[in-house]
Amino acid sequence: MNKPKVIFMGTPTFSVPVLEMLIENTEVVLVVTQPDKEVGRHHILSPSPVKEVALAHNIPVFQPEKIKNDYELILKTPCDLIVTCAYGQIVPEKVLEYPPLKAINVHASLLPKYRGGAPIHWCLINGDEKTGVTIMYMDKGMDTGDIISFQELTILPEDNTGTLFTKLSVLGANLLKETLPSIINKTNERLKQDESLATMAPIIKREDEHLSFLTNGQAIINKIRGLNPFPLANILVNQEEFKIVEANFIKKENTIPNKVMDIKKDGIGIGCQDGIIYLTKIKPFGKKIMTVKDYLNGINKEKIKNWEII
RNA sequence: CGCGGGAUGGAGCAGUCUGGUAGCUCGUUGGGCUCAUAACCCAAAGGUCGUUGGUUCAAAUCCAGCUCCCGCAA
Repeated sequence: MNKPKVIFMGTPTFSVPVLEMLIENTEVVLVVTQPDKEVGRHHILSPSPVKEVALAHNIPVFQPEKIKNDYELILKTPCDLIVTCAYGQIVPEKVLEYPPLKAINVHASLLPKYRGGAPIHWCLINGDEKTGVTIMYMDKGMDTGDIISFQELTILPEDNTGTLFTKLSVLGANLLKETLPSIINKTNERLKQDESLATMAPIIKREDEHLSFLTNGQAIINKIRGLNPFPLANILVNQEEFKIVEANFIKKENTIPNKVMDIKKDGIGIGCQDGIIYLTKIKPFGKKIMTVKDYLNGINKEKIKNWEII
């Protein structure tokens, strides 16, 4: 049998393993990705990771500014199936209905939980014990289509958004590889999502990044993990922004939230609702990420005791 | 020409305003103490102070240009 013709739609690093798997096992006739974006302070125009892979394999790339209005090229490209993975725009129904085998999506959560743009961040912030990837048909809603297959992954205490990104993107690529034959010969499962269990995982907003010490310690640790390595949790110390990269929690009674209660050689202990959070890796304003041990080497420890934390 | 922070031995910093011997906390190496140690004591190595030019008897420090790093905003 001939290799099926596939149009791939994706943008960040997360979607790269899926694309690479498709390149190996199918004929990828077109890659659709977000337009090159001006990145950083000097507004350097940079291609998406997916675009770089596509170009390396000489696959045509299509980068509509608004796919809502600009999708004629897709309808003119013969294909059997559309595969999307973290593309970043809502795809019009006309496009989804165009291929004979329709359009499927690889999503980094166990749907119907965590529909939306930041499923990995939110499952960690909420302290879930497991997550996974789901492959499903696309419909006009946001991650609401019928489920074809899914695979669970246990979240380890040392996992953060970075490690889960890597694990889940590989898991997604492998699961799609297993599931693909059944989709092509139309023997795949097709389950409706249970709307009563649906939750949303919206893109992380600026105010979501702020860390409050008024809650319990485990919630604080979960938030730090969920925002590492991007965009990082932050606090305001004496009016300057500190980003918190890593920390650990020790349960203790009679602690005062937002007060520096203990300074160890490699950790700054800040009180929270039910114990002390020891910051172990931080990014002070204007500096690079460093261990707290390094930070303490260059600063007067008395000043830290008077930190005003917001 | 969007706004701001920064560059000083391997790491993190002070010193710059007010020019005049390169300093602190660590790390590394060697030695000592100890039942033992990531603890303590002693010693040593390690820096053209981001780069180029200017001012000066004298520049990490003052002036001008450039490079790189970081955050915000897009």
